[in-house]
Amino acid sequence: MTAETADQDNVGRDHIERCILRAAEQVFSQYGYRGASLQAIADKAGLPKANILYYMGSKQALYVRLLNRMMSRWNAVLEDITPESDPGRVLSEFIRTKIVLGQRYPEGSKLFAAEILAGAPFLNKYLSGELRDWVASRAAVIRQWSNQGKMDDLDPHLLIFLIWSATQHYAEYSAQVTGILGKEALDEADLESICQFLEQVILKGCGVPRPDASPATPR
Amino acid sequence: MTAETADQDNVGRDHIERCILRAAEQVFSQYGYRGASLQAIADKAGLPKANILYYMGSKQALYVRLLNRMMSRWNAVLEDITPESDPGRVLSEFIRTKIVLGQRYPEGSKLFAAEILAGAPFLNKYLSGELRDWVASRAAVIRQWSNQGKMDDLDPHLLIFLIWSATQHYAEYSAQVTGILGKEALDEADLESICQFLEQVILKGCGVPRPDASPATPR
DNA sequence: CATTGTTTTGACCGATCGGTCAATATCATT
DNA sequence: AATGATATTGACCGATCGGTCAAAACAATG
Repeated sequence: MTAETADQDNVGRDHIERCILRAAEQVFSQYGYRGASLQAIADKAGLPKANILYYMGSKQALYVRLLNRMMSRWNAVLEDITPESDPGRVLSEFIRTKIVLGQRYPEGSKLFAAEILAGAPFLNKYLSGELRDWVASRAAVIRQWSNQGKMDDLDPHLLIFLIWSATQHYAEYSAQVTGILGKEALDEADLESICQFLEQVILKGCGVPRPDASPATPR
Repeated sequence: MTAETADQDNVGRDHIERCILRAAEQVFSQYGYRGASLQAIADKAGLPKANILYYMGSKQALYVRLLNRMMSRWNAVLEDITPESDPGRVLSEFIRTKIVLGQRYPEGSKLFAAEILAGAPFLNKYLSGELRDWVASRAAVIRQWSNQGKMDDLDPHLLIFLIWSATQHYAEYSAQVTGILGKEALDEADLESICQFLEQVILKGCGVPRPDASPATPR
């Protein structure tokens, strides 16, 4: 019914797979794993249902592949955090990056959210394993910032949760946000306002001096 | 398979309905509207499937009834906000109330979240109608607080979104939070820490003086 | 052209979906 | 005990679910 079909038969497997993944991400993110149907994915991809299974093997394999792809997209975030970093710059970049990722991959963000809502049946190992270690290492650095007096003494885990929730909100709750603000969608100016708002409130709330965007205000 | 059956045949319709609503809230919150099945709800309620339909009419009627119940639970929040109120007290109570509601009705919170994720097919009128007005009236008061110098000059809508997202996170993302913190569930002490953290960061971030819990520290 | 390997796809499978219905069971009133 | 209203529930309906399969279409090599 929708566009984005897998026409142009001269293209290779990669293109067809990307087409399927894109359609599947839309359907899974909207209806969750159980609520999504292969038929709906096939229709959106413009392919017969049997073709989806030929390329992806099974509904579950397709789903976990999408989950892994989304996790890898988030991997680059907060990579360059060190005890010597400037908390203002790092947290500010953290906020902006998460907002941008949420806008770039809205379906992927919702897919992840639906998975968590369902109790994370496919991700609980990841959450209590890799992601837990990831958070622990970042939390340790934030703890050092507090000890160095660079910011207030706060629970780093809760700070990370705060930034996660505040930023992901605009991807996962876009239906609510646009409904309340009375907009069709968020434009660039809206996103810039959101980023500045979150930076101002969260950095100030943590006792972090705002990163000086113009270190000497040349001329 | 699970407990919470509708035994005790001497009880009336009300008890059976509550039993069905409770079971349905669990199933819908976990799998979303499309992913949930009446059979699963019936099993969890300990009733035959036909009985669910006898009491609730249809899957959709049952679902919207649950949605409306959850919306009414949130209605009491931020009712007593006035331009003369103390922002610190009001925002602090707002945060605590939302956290408590999320803990009291975790399934209802997830139900709402799943509905928004799906694009709010049953709630878009409510979101752009009643809720929008609700937000607008509260935003107007917050705006007055800013003008009176009681707090920083911030977009009130974004402030409301921030508190919503930060608090609901602990209800809807409980699977992620517990997985990362390595806990089975959040206890009272955890919740108190979360409330204090959010109050401190958000109030400070808004330039709001913290409400003085002990106005004279009598003895 | 013949042959081999890869894609494509309609047809089909048992299971489950939401929903209907009629037969039965229970209950209150006479 | 008889009667009418209300609850209960197994059986069933057409539709759809995830998945299988074999026949057909296609591509590449000899």
